[in-house]
Amino acid sequence: MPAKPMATPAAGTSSASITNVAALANVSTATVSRVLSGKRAKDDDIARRVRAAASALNYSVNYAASALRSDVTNTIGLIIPSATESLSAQLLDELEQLVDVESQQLLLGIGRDQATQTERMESLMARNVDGLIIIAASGADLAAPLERFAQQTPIVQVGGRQRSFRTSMVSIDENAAMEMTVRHLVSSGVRSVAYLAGKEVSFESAELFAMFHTQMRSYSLATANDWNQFGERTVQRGFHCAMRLFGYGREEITDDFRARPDALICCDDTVAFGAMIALDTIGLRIPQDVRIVGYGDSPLAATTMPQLTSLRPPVGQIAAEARRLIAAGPASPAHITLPPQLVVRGSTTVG
Amino acid sequence: MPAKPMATPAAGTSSASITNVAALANVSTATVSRVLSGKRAKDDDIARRVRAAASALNYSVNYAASALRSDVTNTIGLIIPSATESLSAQLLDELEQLVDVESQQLLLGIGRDQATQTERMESLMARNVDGLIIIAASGADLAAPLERFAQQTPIVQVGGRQRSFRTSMVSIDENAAMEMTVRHLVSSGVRSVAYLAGKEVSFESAELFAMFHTQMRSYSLATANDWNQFGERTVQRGFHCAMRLFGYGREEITDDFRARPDALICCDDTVAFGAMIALDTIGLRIPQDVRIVGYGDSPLAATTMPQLTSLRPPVGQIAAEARRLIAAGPASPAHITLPPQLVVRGSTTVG
DNA sequence: TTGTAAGCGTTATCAC
DNA sequence: GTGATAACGCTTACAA
Repeated sequence: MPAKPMATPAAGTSSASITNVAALANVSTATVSRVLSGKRAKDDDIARRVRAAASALNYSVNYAASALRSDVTNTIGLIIPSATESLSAQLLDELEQLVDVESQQLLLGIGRDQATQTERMESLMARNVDGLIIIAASGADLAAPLERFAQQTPIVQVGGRQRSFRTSMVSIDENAAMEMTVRHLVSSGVRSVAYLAGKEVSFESAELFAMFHTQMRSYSLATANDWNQFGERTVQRGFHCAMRLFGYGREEITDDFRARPDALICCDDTVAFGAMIALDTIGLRIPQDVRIVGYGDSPLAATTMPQLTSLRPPVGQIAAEARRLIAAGPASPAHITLPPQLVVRGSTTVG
Repeated sequence: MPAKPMATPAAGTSSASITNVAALANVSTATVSRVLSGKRAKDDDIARRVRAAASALNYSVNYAASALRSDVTNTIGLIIPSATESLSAQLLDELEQLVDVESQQLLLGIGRDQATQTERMESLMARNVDGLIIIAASGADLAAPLERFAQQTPIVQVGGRQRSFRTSMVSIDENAAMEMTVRHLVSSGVRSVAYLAGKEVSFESAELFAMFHTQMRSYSLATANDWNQFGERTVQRGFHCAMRLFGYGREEITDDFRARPDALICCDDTVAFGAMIALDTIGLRIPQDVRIVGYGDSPLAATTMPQLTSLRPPVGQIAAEARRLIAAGPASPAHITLPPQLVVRGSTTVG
């Protein structure tokens, strides 16, 4: 059975090109392109022949050639401050799964500051990514490059404060988070609450702090100025704060009940871990004497004793929305806010 | 001043192509290509003119066209089990910095099992990555695809056991890790040690377990079969193990000194955290009564009290070696082993 | 050293 | 709906 001219460049190696497939299927390269890219509805004999030939030759499109001609790279750019940061890592995992479904791939840029992130944006744009997803570094002002590139490709900003009418934004509804946290505590009998806030980008923290006080008032809960404070997201900080708040031990708590909160809201699981250690040291029981809520639902939250109630960022939804907004194109920017999920565990419920 | 024909497509937008630059600099596109890609040594007037024109037009090469013609994509593929896994995340951060220096970019694939990882390898290879770096998922056997693709592009495997003569491998010298850990403990007066090993891929753990015993013998240290065990890498596990080992409290320790180890080697920082909590609960002091060493140098290790001595994986070196091996091409596979760094903190030293 | 021109593999356009 | 053909923007023989 003599092969047609040009039919086979060692069938099985990956170096087959569209002309080989076309020759083997006895159609033109144009038809092959149309069939394989789904631009041709029918599933007739021709379509089957093309697909058969393609798989026989182990053919896959040359992305470079395709991108050159069609300006579609099937590549999504993702810029994050660091892969070791929890939200970024989770988003990476979720996004990778989603984009793979559409046989797209993630091109990664990592930058901890404004300058580096801007540079990465430029690099990725130079590669003609089909979309850009960005978690801005803490304190970075990316307004200018965002504005500039938004005209060329859809951009989705995840979290952060900087609003732009050209780029989309998907963020966590921190106010809802605070509301559901307080509501949960109230429903389990809490009367007074302390808040160990995060200190970083001040505006965001300040807003949350205000929301905390709003919730305190609306549920008629007690709090005190010197209970609440801004600070780092470390175990150490949680430990010190809890020691300061509860340091006198159990006996004295009963003497002066109102001088101590019966619940602690922490800006981060790590802070909660520290507080748990401190309470354990002091001899106060969780949740009987003090209830604790963390933030982030770190993997370690399920391994403490008791397990830590925590707010889980809606990363799956964030990824899905980001994906959707990019598919929608640069013309229709939207701002979306998603509430986290309160994962209730032993640190706020008895039994 | 009439522009030369073809000179400017709205100078400033990014749609400038090499022909525009050539026209503006009054040279051929070939020369522009040579100058900008560094294939032309001299820094004469021509070179300057070309660079000036390029920057005036805000020109950057079209990667798709470049890749199509030259088969170099300036793209490195990276496959990891999950971005939320510590080693993967750190490697991501380190690699991204390194490849950026050569204006390459990372194309990411994430897969937790053999099937997914194999599929991601195929996707990335289909994109003609210039190299592939892989952290194999626990228990995944990638021998077949590795062997297959190693002929087309340089591949570096990070960690793991599967050896191949076609692919390079960079891994952590766990035996050296065990050796330096024990040596450090000995130098601080420890006489008996318990080892809380990791349980996963059994072969690796078993080898380390053997190395532990070798070190015990060579330093004449005491250990007991029921002190050491395999298990999960969780806080909970560390807590339970330590309670089991030390549960009787301080008084009894002094009664039956040799029945308790005076140091704990943990397969993971999380296990060490759990053990620290347990010891605190029991009333034993770290490091005076028990010394503890973790593994992984997690960010939390520096926030415990006392801070945790831990082994830091040589991620920076791993990234650099991987990068180098990929630059070297597929023809020269090498197997490299790098020792971790022992970060000594308060959990093993007084003061 | 420089310019000319031929591709790289694909998709879009245009006839049919 | 299909096939011929012209781009897409770049790199690299080859010729000058």
